[in-house]
Amino acid sequence: MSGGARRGPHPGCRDCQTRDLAICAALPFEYTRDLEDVAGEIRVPAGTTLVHEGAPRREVYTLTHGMLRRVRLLPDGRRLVASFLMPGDFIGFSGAPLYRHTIEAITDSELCVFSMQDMRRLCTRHPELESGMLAQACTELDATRASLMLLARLGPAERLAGFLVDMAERQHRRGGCVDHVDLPMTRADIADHLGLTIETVSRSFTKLRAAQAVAFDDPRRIDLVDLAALRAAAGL
Amino acid sequence: MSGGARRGPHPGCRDCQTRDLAICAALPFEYTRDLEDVAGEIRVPAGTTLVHEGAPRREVYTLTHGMLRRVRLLPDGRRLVASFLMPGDFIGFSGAPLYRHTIEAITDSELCVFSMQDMRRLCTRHPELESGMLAQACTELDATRASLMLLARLGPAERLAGFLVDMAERQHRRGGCVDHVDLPMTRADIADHLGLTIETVSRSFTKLRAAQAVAFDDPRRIDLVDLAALRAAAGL
DNA sequence: CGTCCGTTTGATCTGTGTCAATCGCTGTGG
DNA sequence: CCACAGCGATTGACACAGATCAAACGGACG
Repeated sequence: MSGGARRGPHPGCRDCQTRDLAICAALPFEYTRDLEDVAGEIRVPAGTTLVHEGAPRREVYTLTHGMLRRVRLLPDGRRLVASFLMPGDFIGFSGAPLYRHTIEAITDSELCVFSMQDMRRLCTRHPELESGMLAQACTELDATRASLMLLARLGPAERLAGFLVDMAERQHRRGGCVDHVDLPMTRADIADHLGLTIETVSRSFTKLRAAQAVAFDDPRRIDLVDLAALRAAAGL
Repeated sequence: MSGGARRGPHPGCRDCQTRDLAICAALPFEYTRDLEDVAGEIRVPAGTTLVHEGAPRREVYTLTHGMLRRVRLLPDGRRLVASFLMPGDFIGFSGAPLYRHTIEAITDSELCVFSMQDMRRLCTRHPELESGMLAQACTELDATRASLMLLARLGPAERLAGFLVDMAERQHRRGGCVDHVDLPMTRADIADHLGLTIETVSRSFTKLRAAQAVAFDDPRRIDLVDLAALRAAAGL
């Protein structure tokens, strides 16, 4: 599946729920207009592709609604889900001229689009924006480095615990409740994110459940019963 | 081992070999003085620690000579070497108020130091510098994301191949020869970087040697005989 | 009601970790 | 000068965690 993405005019920042989470917040409110002038809107239906690995990188995005996955494939079919993107996340921190990852919608999603050219112009005009982008890039770097420990040195259940805590905290920042997580992605996505197989992910869920650390009926809505235990298991 | 680091006055950017690799290059040459005014120099002997995980983050650094490792430890002793740092690399892309990693010298090393306060001031005065830092942060993010694939989905020999290619390319950019790599770190460091054990790292070296992809007598100086094969093995 | 897809659970197999021994180099002290 | 201790790297034997193969379950949807 690909295509599917529909472009439209930007709806305006006025009642954007996501603004204060995104780099847009770095721009003082009185300059909001400058952003709106160059922004567009994209809607990406669930299961379709926003950008393809290897395609020239001409635009950057801020996710406003929905969830995306950042995917890399090896020739033999092995798959990595480098990250899951949530509202407020910026897509475009890269030095490469081509996209290094395919980005696919897990749920119906909406994004603000900017051409890189426009964004560069905006940054030179408003240094606060560039400095906000640097700060956000640093935060993303922190998060990515944390995943390294997860993948390199933690066991399956520990990886899953770390993943759940991370997702919970990110959803919390977006107004969710700390003690449960919504997982719109499949077990396969989680497996490819944690460097495991679906079977091992599933077994790790049952293990955490047996340890009274989590509880769930719907496999996509997990209650974090013992957050402290999960954090400890993940080495946090 | 810790302490050991000696501070001194900055020697000046005039004949710095590393300048064009580092963020310093983002500052037009005529403003070099502004950098020198606030910079200091630190020498860190091999085996000693530059910064401790958990300590307050007050300074940022640019490595000018030597090699460092960025380390994270779990309570039970498991260790991750998140990255190896080479001349020109910047230390300080993080949003956290505390260091997330301990940084230790593998060989005798020298760095330029800046207080974060001074660096912030410099950035507001010279937006080109901030934009250069953003670019470098993006590059580091690209590299870190590449490690994710390595750790999540590649087998031991593939990880090692990817590591060797990466090190070779970075040394090449610093004036080295593409077809061999210097590895001043131990097998344990490599293992903790690749999420393996020393034994598996060693076996992977012999495997790559048997496959005619590399050759070496000294285990710390590796000839990359078949660079194409190494790149292919790493999924590049 | 039946099919399909995602998830869970079970049985087996394999690759990597673990444990252990050896080799080679370096530096030290007799 | 040589013997020896210590450390890093390599190699071998074995065990076990997680992958693979296979089957069953449950909800969504036609």
